[in-house]
Amino acid sequence: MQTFQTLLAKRLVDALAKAGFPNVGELTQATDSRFGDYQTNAALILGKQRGENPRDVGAKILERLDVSDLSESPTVAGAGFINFTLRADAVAKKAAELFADERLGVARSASPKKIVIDFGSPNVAKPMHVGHIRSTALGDALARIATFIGHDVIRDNHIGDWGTQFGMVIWGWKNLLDREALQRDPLAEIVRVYKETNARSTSDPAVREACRQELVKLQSGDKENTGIWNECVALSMQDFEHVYELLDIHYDIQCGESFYDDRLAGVVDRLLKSKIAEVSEGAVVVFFRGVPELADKPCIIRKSDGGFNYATSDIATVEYRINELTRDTLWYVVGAPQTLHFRQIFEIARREGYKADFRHIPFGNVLGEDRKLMKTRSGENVPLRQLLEEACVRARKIVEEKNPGLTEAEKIDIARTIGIGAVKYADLSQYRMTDYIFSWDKMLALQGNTAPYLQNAYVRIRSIFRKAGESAPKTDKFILNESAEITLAKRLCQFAEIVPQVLNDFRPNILANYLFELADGFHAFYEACPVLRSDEPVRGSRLALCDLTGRILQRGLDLLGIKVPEKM
RNA sequence: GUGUCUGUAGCUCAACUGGAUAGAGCAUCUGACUUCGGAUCAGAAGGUUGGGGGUUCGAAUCCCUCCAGGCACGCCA
Repeated sequence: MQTFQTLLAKRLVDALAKAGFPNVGELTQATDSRFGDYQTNAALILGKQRGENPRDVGAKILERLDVSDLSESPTVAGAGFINFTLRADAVAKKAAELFADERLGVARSASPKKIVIDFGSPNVAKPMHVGHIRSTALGDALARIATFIGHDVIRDNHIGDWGTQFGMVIWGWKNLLDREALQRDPLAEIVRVYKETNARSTSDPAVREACRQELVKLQSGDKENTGIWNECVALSMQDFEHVYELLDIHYDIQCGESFYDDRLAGVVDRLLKSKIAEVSEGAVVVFFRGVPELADKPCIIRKSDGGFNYATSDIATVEYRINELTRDTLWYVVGAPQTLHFRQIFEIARREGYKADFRHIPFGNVLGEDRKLMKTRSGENVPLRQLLEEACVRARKIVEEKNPGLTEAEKIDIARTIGIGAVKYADLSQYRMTDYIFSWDKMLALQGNTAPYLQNAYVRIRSIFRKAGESAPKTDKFILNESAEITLAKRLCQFAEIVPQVLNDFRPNILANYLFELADGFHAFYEACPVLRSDEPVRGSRLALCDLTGRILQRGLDLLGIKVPEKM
């Protein structure tokens, strides 16, 4: 199925060819409803190229442009835009097509990619905290959207399970561990031990040296230390899994840093042999002398003490993903502070001859109401698990207030759908680069651009069908007379145009914004157009509009990783 | 110092690869209810897009410069 945008764009290309013009400009959704539904700037560009009046050029294009089955007569407006207003019957026809389409009009990609998405990436021996919500929710949403569009996606959790912090964890485990506390809350005890060891090692050089020794033993395969490490990883993973379960986010593979450990020496040898890397001050380093922004920012791939660092392991990761996972597209959903690191890694990969499409997808911070990095009162990171549980508790209170008649099981389920949805939506509905201020009241509000508002629009639709005693409409014949009906139907047709746009620059907020406008359009329709009280065939048409709206809300939210309740 | 990101209504945020008179939501003010869930709708008011230059038919968007803030910049990850 083709969208109005692609249909009109094709007609425009034809008209340009017939008029002897080159194919220039673009056809987009109108920037303002005053200008109709779609617009093209082709005449503006041609006018400039040819030194003619753009409005005259526009008139020439219109002579060759046949869109009479889709649009009212297009007009030349303003400086030379050509504007299109869809015909109501064309919209009705398209709505019927959408109605019959499980994909709701969204086309599969003509050139499917083989993508690996690296997102989430918590560290072992540290609890997941609010900072992880962005990478995790964003990466999951991108994975869902890319999959729906038809790409082949592998979700990879690149867990921080190897590195210098394990010297401290192991020393702490041997010297400070409280076994009872470990039984009660394993991760909390590991974290306590890690923190205390960290504090001691900064003040006591002997402890620092002992930690270093433990790390060396671990890395050379010492049995006891490997055992402790295994246990720490397993306990941390259990905690992560609990959070992923709450979030309904799941991975295809979880290849952490340790997975690449035995490849690191080979990476360094190879880069030295190919002269991409060189020895400098005892370390193995890659310089980027030809790249101005990186010229004074070398990348160390082996420390002077012989140890490897995260750059080494990320290079090994690139190699694995391309060669063994046979990926041609690598997405890294990792915070903005690591921008330089990824530029270096991607540059090295290019020098090694890897042709894949590398994308670092950076994002900003979550701030507290005080506009500083979100922390607890005592200055600690806010554990993600605790935050998600609080979201459910707060959502539960709202449900209790609004709809006390629900059963206990329903309340639990709905509170979770709303609470988790609110947290994810607050994140995804904003441009990823801007820091955002975390506010329970705003994200759980029932009005405004929030998950509960969208979920409520869906609930109202379901309520109509419950009242009608029908689970689905009986007709797919759309009769669009009222302006609220036409506006809503046009909005429904735009879903298929919006979804692929998200991946242009990895902006789920575009989809979130669309869904908000859709819900808004539905409410306006709901106000102006009685459904169950109207006579056939209008009643059936309006039920079909409700159904289609509900399905798009549900699917759109699903692409963001958010569920919808039947009641709330 | 170098690089990079951010700066838009009182507040929280949009504006896809440059498009027309910069849009929403909160909050404020005016209206509409024996409502298919008012958990709503209709409307008003609110702006020198941090400042200043430049590029062009056209700039929040691109270039230069300055201001404010964040982050990163060989041996943590």
